[in-house]
Amino acid sequence: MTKMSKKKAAILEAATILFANKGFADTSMQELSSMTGAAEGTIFYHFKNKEHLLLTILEATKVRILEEFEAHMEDRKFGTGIEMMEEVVAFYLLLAGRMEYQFLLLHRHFLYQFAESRPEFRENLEAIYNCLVILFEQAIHKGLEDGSIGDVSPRKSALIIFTMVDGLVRFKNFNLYDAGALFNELTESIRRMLKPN
Amino acid sequence: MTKMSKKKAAILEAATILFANKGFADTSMQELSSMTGAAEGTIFYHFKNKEHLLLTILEATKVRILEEFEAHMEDRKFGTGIEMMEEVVAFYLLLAGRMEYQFLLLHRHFLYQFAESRPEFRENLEAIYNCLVILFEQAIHKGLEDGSIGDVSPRKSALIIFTMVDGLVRFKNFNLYDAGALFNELTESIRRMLKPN
DNA sequence: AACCCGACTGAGTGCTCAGTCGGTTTTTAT
DNA sequence: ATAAAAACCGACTGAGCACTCAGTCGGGTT
Repeated sequence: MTKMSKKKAAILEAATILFANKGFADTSMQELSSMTGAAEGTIFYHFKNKEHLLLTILEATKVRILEEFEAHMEDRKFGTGIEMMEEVVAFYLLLAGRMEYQFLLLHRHFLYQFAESRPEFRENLEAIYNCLVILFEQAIHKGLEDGSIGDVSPRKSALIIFTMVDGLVRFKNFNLYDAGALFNELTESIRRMLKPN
Repeated sequence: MTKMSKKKAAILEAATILFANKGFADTSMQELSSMTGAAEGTIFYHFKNKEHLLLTILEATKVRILEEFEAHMEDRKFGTGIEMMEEVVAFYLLLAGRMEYQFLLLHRHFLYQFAESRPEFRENLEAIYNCLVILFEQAIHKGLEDGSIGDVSPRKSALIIFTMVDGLVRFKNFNLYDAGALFNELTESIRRMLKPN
């Protein structure tokens, strides 16, 4: 992260929280201004419009997630494929807690609406999802080789597991059930799903 | 459904699609008016405000989903618990296709924001989710008795399976992957997850 | 001292929006 | 046939919105 004016950083931080909690359309620049102490004009000095502000946040989120996973996976040796899978899932859940607002943002529908017409949005979203799905897929491949995972389609199973993990995080954010209590059950379910024989 | 004026029905139908596709804040009454041929005044004659229109749609969605499941489950005998589970999952996916816009709407975040401050919204959402989770739970209980399902916690597994199924439907709606192709894999995964031994 | 420049300001602008209202048409009941 | 009720209309309103712009300010550089 190159150095950045205090105000600009404050705007990015507050906007992340507001967009995640209230949505894009329901967040006004006035609100953002009073929350950060920056004048409205300052926001438009740093970001040419509201949409560009959102894009900047999405880009930062992508960079952060890819970096975190890269750093975590680097020079780490996994015994078996199934162990790697459990490790990746656990780290995903950990990260979803640490980057609560960014993950909340990633679950908001308006991002995917932008993605339909703006390639810049779609590219960032795809980069994030690909990074994750590919990690799941690698774990399955490894497991198929060392015998710790039974006969499954790597790509498809990776996607299924991704929807499980991601769905649980989303559920937790929606506050309808105590989804946090299901993290252990999730790991257990995945293990059973992939068990050989 | 008691009889209802043509215009009112048209407004409800168009609003469901617009709220599902574009969101609540991004759908204007002007748009809704021109799409239905009903004057703006007419919309407010039938619904006291925009929020009440959304609530009416949510209520109709709840009623429809509960009715569909009740009708489907009625006087149907399932051989085993695992068969019942597969049946419920398959019907959920079928219904998500038939009621595409309502399910899309159920995945939009703004509903859950309303739910945080308006009990009427929360009650409808809980009714829908409870209906589904309870069906999954019943299938697991049945499977535990007849031995077609291995030793798992019924409530927790029901929630996990629900997040899987619901997550896949949501993924399909987001258009990032061809999630529709994963329906078979989903059933297979659930079977492995619940298999005894 | 003169200058320059990036960061910042906040009143102003034009526009869109949810919701209103006075009136007209259509349906229903008698 | 008639009156009452229900459905419908669309111009209007005021609030809130994203975004603009002319100008201030402080810390380098020459």
